[in-house]
Amino acid sequence: MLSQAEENYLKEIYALGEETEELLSTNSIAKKMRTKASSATDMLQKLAGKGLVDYTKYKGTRLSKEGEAKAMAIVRKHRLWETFLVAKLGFSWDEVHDIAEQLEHIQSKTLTNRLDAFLEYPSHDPHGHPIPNTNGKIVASEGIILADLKINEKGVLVGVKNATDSLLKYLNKINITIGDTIKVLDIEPFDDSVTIDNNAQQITISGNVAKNLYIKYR
Amino acid sequence: MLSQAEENYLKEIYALGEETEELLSTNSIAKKMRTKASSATDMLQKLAGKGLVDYTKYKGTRLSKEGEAKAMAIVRKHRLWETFLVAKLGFSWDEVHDIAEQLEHIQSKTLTNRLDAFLEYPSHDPHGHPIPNTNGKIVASEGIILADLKINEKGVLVGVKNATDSLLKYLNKINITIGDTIKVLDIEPFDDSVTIDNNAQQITISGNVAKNLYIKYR
DNA sequence: TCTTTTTTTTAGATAAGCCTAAAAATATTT
DNA sequence: AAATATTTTTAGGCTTATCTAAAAAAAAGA
Ligand SMILES: [Mn+2]
Ligand SMILES: [Mn+2]
Ligand SMILES: [Mn+2]
Ligand SMILES: [Mn+2]
Repeated sequence: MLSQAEENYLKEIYALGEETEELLSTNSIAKKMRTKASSATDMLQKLAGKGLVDYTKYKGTRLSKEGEAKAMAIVRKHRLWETFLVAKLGFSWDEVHDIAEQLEHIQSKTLTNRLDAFLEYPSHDPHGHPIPNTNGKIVASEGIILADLKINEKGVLVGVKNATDSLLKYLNKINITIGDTIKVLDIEPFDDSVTIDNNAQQITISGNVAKNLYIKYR
Repeated sequence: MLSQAEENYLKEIYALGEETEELLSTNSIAKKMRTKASSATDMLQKLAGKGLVDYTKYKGTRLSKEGEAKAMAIVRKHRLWETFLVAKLGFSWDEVHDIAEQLEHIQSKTLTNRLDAFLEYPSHDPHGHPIPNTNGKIVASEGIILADLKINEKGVLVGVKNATDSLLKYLNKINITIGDTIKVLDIEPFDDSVTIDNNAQQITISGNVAKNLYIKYR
């Protein structure tokens, strides 16, 4: 059985691995874990000893097959619990991450699967992130980003890329939520900012924000 | 913030304290925690340092006011989660303890209170144990024990005293569940065994079992 | 290429929570 | 009351996960 620390590392290594094909640097993992590089080295060597990561001294790290399976199981639990908190307990999407960070470590496959059933097998969590199935496979897609839409194209907001507190709070403030139908009115070439129409409200968002919004055409 | 180990100690010290007025021996605490007396001593000294127990070397231990408050908060979470698992996820009462043992450590007062609301403020967990309120107070009672009924008296089973795996499995086997109306048909003075009628079924249970069943007259 | 800087690893500490073995205190017998 | 047994505490070790400081390797710059 893995410790919470080991599980947290695996999950964040998985997240980093989603962003690049390259081997992950020890520094990038340490930064993600908000710890020191020496601590990360220790943990990577331990995980390598357990066959959960492929780690080569001074070269870099990636998840092994087995490590990825473990990571997906944790991601699955994290996203199911987030869904539970929002769908059943009335939390808002910017309040659930820290609690799910704890709940994702509860050990009981039966519990996870019954929770999944209780939630009626959701495909995405409240941030629009796909929920892996029992086998650790992600079947749903995350869609394309808003920044890729052209003027006059529209689609439905299905998720956010980096569900950081600040982004979620900002979206709350400007009244953008998952499910909203967003139409691109204008794109400013100078700074890639995007003016959109949402619920008959005209809003200009930065290119950075536009890159964080997943859209599904329709 | 308390560690899981500290929380587990507080909870079990509380449980032991329910059974006696006396100071608790280090040995009894060690046994309950399935650990060595030396480990218990370590922890008791730490908890004493934090003001959560009153501990006197070689004399014994009891919870302080503050320690009891912490313990009640954990008991509250444990019982609410057990209720959730049975009422919402379809677990049976003999399957939930180990999972609640983990869930009771989730840190979020908001979560606990919303779970309470979601479950519609249950007064008892699936084993018939009363659930403390937000202030750590137990309002509901546990009733009297079946062993105290006289011949021909009857009442409703509202809880079990020691919800051990073996007792719960045994009750499942002989078809006794919370809510059942039980009538005492005979009491054998030789060994205190009790013959009861439950759902038109006649069963003889040992005095030991009878002492573990909470009954509410009616 | 040879320095210099940056990254990564190693060495050595620390705190939590557990252990075993030994010592000290308390309780029980004779 | 003395001897013996039991309980409890202390001493010292181990593992996990973290840290700082120093050493080693790799990357960048002159
Ligand atoms: Mn976590
Ligand atoms: Mn999420
Ligand atoms: Mn526990
Ligand atoms: Mn219970």
